[in-house]
Amino acid sequence: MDFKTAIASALAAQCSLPAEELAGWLETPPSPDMGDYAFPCFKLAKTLRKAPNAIAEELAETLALPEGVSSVEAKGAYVNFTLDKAAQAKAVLERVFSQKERYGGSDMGDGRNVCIDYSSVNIAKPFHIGHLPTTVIGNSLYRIYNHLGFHSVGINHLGDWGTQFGKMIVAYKLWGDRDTIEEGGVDELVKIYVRFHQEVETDPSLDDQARAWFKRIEDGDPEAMELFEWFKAITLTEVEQVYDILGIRFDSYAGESFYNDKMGRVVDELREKGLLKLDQGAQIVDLSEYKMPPCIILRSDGATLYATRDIAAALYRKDTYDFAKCLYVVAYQQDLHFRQWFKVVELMGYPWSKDLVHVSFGMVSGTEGAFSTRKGNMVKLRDVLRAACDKTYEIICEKSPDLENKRAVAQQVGVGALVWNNLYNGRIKDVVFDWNTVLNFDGETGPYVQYTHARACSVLRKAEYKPGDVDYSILTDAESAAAITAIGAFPDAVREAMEKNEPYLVSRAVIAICAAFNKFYFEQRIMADTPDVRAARLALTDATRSVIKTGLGLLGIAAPERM
RNA sequence: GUGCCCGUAGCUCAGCUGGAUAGAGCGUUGGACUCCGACUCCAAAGGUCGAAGGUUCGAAUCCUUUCGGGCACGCCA
Repeated sequence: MDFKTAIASALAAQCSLPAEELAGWLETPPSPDMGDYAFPCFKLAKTLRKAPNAIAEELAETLALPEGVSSVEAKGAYVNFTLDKAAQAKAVLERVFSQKERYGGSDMGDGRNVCIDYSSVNIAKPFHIGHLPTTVIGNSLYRIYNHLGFHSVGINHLGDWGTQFGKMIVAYKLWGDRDTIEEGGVDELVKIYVRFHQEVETDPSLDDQARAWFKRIEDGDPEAMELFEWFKAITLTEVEQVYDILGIRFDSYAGESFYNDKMGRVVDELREKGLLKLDQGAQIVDLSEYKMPPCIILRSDGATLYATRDIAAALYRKDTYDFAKCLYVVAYQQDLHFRQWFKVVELMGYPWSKDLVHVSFGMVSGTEGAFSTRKGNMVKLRDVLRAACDKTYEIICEKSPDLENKRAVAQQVGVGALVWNNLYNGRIKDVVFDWNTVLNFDGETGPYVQYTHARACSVLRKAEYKPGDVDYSILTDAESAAAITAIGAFPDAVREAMEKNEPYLVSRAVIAICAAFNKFYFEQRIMADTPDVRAARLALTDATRSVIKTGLGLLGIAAPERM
């Protein structure tokens, strides 16, 4: 039984209210010297018709001391509970040592599948800084769900369909060169694509050719398909290099083209269920009852749309994975689109429509406004990654000249800094890309966390630490207790991060652990002369190291042992 | 015009299922390395929580209105 439950049941015995409800009322006092848990008595005042202060005093006197609690005090309208520090230290640290890298996890997911649609790159388009949020948020959620006993299914819903591929083929046949493209990759594909748009101004017939080529792709013409697949391969090789650097993998690359033959079923089903309506030549689902514009299923020329494809994909994923949840890590611009087609799925009579979640996030813009491939102010992800790694390399050369494999560590730290920046705040915040911010490693950043981890590793290494019996009563000073409290708060943070699909809750929990540990490090000498004291502090150091590593892992960030 | 989101310290943000003196980091100023990694730690300064009403014993948090910003609003994705 944990401390909170113990306190709640002790209170329940006195208040004749369910312990579960009372547990929900418990708060954390504003200052640690007031205690570890606080019970506000305002709500009881009404039913008991007594002053909250009087209730608090009475409770404090009559309450049986819950297990693990050393003191109960009334302060104003609150009953404050102070935990027995040694008991808390024992409970928290033993849990860390027994669960190890699984600390903060659980089996609550029960092996159920969670589909996570993220990154979803466009074929033959550059992988730029704007793709980072969906990529790293999705990756972190992937890890967080797995940690909690779910089975994550990472889906890269490739943007690999549309008339632009007809244009690509025309452009390639006119101005492309196989070797140049093999060598230059996506950049070369973009070049000829841009040229197409320039030349079509003077030669509109190019558009007709493009349409014809796209038709050939649709019909499965061998030559068209070969080129189409080749463009895909070129793009994927390139983005996979970035995924490798970021430590990201996907379970499926089923994208738009994959659902091409699966949309007829959706249209038929919508028609059978009487949801389709002809309006201005297009087939729509009327959503005016739900105060939304109609969801267009078929264009007036009979072609399918984005929503059609997303519905087809959702049905396919439900059939294939029987997901407990299906997350779409997509920028908030598409909020209405998701609300619309989620509603359509609901109207189709699928109760699992409630399991579809749009995990939206803010947009990335430059200091001079929105990024645009056409404007050419787009910042390529590879360039940012390289810059971050280079800067880290310089810092390492300056501060740790003797470190082996500097380049490898520089990559872990540089990339970690970048990933951290995207997972440190609430998703919804817009981000203005700025080199100074991106390359700032001071304060509450990835490198700070990694440094703390490396520092803990260093201490343990020098001490030649071996786990053993610990006298937990040694870890009762303010700094040790604060570190232990922070570590103890980690599991709840992970669970909440999953419930809200907000990885930053993990980041903040990790930062709290680091801050507490660094303070502990400063105030208490770990390598104390007394063996018992040293053993206890080393144990705390080891637990800290372990939880930081786990936390960074959930964010998709490496935890080097030296840096 | 309508809908959704955001507005908290100079800057970037936590806190928002209502609760005790509104918290961090950056930046600024000052301080701490004979000692386990100073990419660290400590301290100071800095706030009408956009504004106005309302609900409440109690509001940054809930409701209404309003101002400012972002996004979206039928055949793109």
